[in-house]
Amino acid sequence: MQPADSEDAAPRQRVQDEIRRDIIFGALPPGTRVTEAALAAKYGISRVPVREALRMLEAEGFVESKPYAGSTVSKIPVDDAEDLFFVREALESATARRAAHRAAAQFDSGAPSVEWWQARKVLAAVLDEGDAAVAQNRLDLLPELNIRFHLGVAELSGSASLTALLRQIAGKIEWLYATDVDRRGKESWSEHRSILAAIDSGNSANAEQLMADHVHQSKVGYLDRFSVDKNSALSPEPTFAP
Amino acid sequence: MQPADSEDAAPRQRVQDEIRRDIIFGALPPGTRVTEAALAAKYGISRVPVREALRMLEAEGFVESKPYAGSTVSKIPVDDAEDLFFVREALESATARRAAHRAAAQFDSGAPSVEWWQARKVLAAVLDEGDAAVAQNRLDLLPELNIRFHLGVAELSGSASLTALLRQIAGKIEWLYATDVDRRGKESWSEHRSILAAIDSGNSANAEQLMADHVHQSKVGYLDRFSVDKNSALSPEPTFAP
DNA sequence: TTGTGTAGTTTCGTATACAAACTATCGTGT
DNA sequence: ACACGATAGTTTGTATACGAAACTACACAA
Repeated sequence: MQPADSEDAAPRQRVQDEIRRDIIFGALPPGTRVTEAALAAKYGISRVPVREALRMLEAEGFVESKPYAGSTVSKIPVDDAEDLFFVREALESATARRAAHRAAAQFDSGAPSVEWWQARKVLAAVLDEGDAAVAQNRLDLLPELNIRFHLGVAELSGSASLTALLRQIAGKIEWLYATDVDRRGKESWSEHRSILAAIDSGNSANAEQLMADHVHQSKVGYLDRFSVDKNSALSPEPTFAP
Repeated sequence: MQPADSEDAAPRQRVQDEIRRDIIFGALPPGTRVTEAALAAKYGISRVPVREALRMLEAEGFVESKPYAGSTVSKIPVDDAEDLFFVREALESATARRAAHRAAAQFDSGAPSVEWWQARKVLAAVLDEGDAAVAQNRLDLLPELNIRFHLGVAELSGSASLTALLRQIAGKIEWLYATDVDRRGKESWSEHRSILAAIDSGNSANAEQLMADHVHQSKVGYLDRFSVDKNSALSPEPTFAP
């Protein structure tokens, strides 16, 4: 029963999450210079934990640091988005496939394992929370819920490594998602339920395809919005043609 | 003309690289408890930069930290290796394809760009260095050269994002590679030249295939060596059957 | 305009101190 | 003998202060 959110956690973890949120939701626009002293003052802590938080965010790709020159918020990876979506498609297709495979195995072997059932329950709750958020037009809640869904599927896949890899790019996924949530948020969210249904049914091929399409649609929507014109030359996956 | 290696760089960067090396090459076996005080004493610096280095290594997945309980070297991702190779296959197939595509574009448009030529020259040097290392049986040099080759291909692809993503898992790739270098190192290295040749020729399909096979062979070799018996249940890619 | 020098700012590292939380050891009770 | 809990020791997490090092920006001269 961990807090899951940052409430009274350790200062370093807290400010790290806060800064990341500020970056993701635009309070700290790309290119902004962030100084240790200012952050320390803002969050009422000393500079040491701020430095460590910045090192973590640097490794996550949210800020860029030059020795003795300080840190700046990374540029939104607009032109890199295509690559990110490409990797994500490969990664998440795999998690969906394995999750479906594992779900079938769980039901075949009589009693589902405790941790599987736990993860499955969490996923159901996330889905309900998201539906409620959509119903109340609280689209600002979707970015985090979206990440929790996709990480939940990864958990369900049983692969610690796939989960870890997805977690590594989860922040940037959320970042991109937040910039596009008012356009494709509702539609995108509704696709989650059918993905989970396919996983539950144990149809791994179907789950994989649905997840691939889901990510692909996010990609198309994003690239369309920011009108990146290079999608004709290098599109890596002609998953389906009209 | 940056140092490229850690010689008189900033202490934090230096110890970060040192600790990572010690982990990769087995001086710090998985499960080892690393205390800040000990590291600070060993490298002759204070605790603050040590802590920052540990935070970076934590984000890279080399150490795991629990609040107030310290850091331990992560377990070798033997059981996760399969997933890592899977992602790598997707990632590096893409870099090879794009690198070939870009190479063709460079030659088509008369004069190659300066940075492309630079990257291409570095890659040639790495290849020669590796051949020399193989000739002198200095297999211990191969892990780093291997990473430099693959990152070099990513550079050549021109995609900053693919490069960044590959860099994120580069450390773990090197870790796995180092455990297997005496078995498959020479054979694996010889494949690099043909990959680069395919890229140079501009044959993107061929380059992609060769890279995919190259990574796939690494995967098979690794899983075979450590005789992971679960490859029957969850093998993600039945690429070819005997 | 271009180059250079200087002042100011910020990061980086050190040292010290103390509170908080974990780990391991040792006893006690059943 | 074994499980359980208190306790001491260790380690981390944070605060604070200070100095050195390096980058940035601005002014000035050729």
